[in-house]
Amino acid sequence: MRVTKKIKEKQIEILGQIYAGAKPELVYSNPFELLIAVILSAQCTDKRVNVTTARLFAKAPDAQSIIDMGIDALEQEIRDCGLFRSKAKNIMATCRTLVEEFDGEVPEDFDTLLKLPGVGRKTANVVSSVAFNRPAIAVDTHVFRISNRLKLATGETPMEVEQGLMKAIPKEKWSDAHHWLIWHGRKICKARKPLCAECPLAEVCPSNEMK
DNA sequence: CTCCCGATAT
DNA sequence: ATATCAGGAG
Repeated sequence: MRVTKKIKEKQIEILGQIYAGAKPELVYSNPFELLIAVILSAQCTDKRVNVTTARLFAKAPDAQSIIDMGIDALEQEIRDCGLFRSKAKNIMATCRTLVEEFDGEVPEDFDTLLKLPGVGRKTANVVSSVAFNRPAIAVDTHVFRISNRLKLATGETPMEVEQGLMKAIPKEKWSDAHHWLIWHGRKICKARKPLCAECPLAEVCPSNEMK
């Protein structure tokens, strides 16, 4: 199947219909909590992150109190999320930066977010989009996989896919579409065993194994 | 490119 | 047993 612009529009239309109202599964109550939750979510399920952050924020609700608890305690607190040593190190360094340079607040500027330790392009885009309501498309493992399978946007790197998606999707839908793709990746177009037989996008998917 | 890493699904 | 989970740093 050749995926024309027309077909991409149809893919986006269907995604918007089935995943209308999709929002993050991560639980957070302010930009700081979202930032920490997203850092923790690398190679970890959101469900597990939510259990961890609920416990963590009850003890340390802001940057200064995380600094105060110390690196060893932080490591133990987030252990269940995996990659815990590097995550603890990055969270600690990020909290110091927030306190020292931004009065304990999370900066809104994308490039400033990117400079925070442990914050890469994907995390910066999520915070920018979700916490500060700016149009952005964070390309995580799901968005990357689904975009390539649909050929909605193709590329070897998340950056390439991100740029392809920005061309294929109107700007006002960027943030929503980002969530549509994630939900589709979780519910239907799974990494290991995609459920093509029950996929509403089967007709417009070049990777569909059925028919 | 490799390494970090526990929990979970298959 | 193994692949995968809202990645990022060196």
